[in-house]
Amino acid sequence: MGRSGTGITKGQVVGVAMELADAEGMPAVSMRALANRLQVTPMALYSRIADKEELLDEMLEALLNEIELPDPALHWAERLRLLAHNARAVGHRHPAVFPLLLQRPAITPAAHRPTEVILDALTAAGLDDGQVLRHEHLLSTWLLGFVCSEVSGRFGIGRSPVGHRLAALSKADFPQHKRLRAGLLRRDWDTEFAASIAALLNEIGAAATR
Amino acid sequence: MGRSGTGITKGQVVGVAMELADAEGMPAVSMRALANRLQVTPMALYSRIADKEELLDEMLEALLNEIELPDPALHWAERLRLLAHNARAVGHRHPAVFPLLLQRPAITPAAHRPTEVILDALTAAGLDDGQVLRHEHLLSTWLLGFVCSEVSGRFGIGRSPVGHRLAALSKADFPQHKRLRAGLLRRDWDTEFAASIAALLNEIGAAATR
DNA sequence: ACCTGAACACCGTTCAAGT
DNA sequence: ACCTGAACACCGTTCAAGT
Repeated sequence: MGRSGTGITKGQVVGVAMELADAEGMPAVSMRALANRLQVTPMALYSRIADKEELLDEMLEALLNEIELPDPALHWAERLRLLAHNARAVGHRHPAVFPLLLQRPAITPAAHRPTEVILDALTAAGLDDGQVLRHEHLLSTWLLGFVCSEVSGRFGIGRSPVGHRLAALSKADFPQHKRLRAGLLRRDWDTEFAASIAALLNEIGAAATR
Repeated sequence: MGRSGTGITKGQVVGVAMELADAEGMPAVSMRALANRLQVTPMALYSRIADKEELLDEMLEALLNEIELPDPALHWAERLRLLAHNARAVGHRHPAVFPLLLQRPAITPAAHRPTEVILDALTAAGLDDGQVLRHEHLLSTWLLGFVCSEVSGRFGIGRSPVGHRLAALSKADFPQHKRLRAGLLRRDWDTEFAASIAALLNEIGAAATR
């Protein structure tokens, strides 16, 4: 089942795919490039992996397994805060791979493990079942959206810096952008991330006593 | 500038690209397929559009311009609710194109118009400048994450229905998934979307009086 | 000025042939 | 059983040639 002498394992294929994605981005992750790195014919990969779809699923799985889960003995709010920070750290480590989380359904146990942590913490917070489900959803969606935005350019400068972009907006149509210019120019995503978690934890606390 | 007799316009290229994306998904949107639909050589496109990157940017622009903005005379909470619903509607209309919003920076005025609405509504809600910026960010990130999740499969059944997936989880490691099984099986995204907006509007209201 | 055809350097994947 | 080479049906893009 894999490591027969000269043979290449599925794990190696996925490992090289992750390295390649980290180093050169998702477009560089081709079956042919992978084979090249592994000193093998492209077709040799197809004995370990059915097709490119399965490769992407395996990369997602590897990513999910890298998310460190918080100690269950901690306070529920602290567990949520830690989980969010750990997921974000994995996103920063694998910026090209992380967005796959929002692009394809993850159906393995690895995908459900962080969700279980959130469900458990929200239950401990005192929410009823309906609220637990809704807030799990709110929290994980925000988390994925935030990290994807960070790593894939939405918050980035793109082809023009923020200052330049703001200057291109007319004062008549964008008064708020003009008014908040200073704030828009000096954003700090670490602080913003922490503040958003705090806001969401507040809302959870409020919902628990409603 | 474009429509010289037999000539094809940039707008037509982008329009066909949107149709193709809606009908067959993003992978079907190739320069060659586009040229085919327009009864033209692939290279003829390069006089209207610099390269594929610009094509994707133009598709994003078209998508953003389809988001209907709410009447500024409405109450701030109602404006935010409407904007969120309108953006989601556009996502449902163009499920393959919408995720581009989380994959590339949008730097044109069209991209800033919904943001301006949010900034204005949050200011009207009584938040101070720092809170306006943070909550704009929280709200738009959640919104993009939610709609992307819906249209690109994260909430979907993927290759196995939810019930089947839940059955694969061990009771020992996933007690909350087991406990909340009934709730997980009958989720309704319309309701969930509305409930999450309500929760976020609550948090905004609370922050305003803090 | 605009469009074309041929070409280059890539893709994922199939299939028959070799060891 | 495993790997290979050749091939098929695609990509985005360049460039010289035609009108």
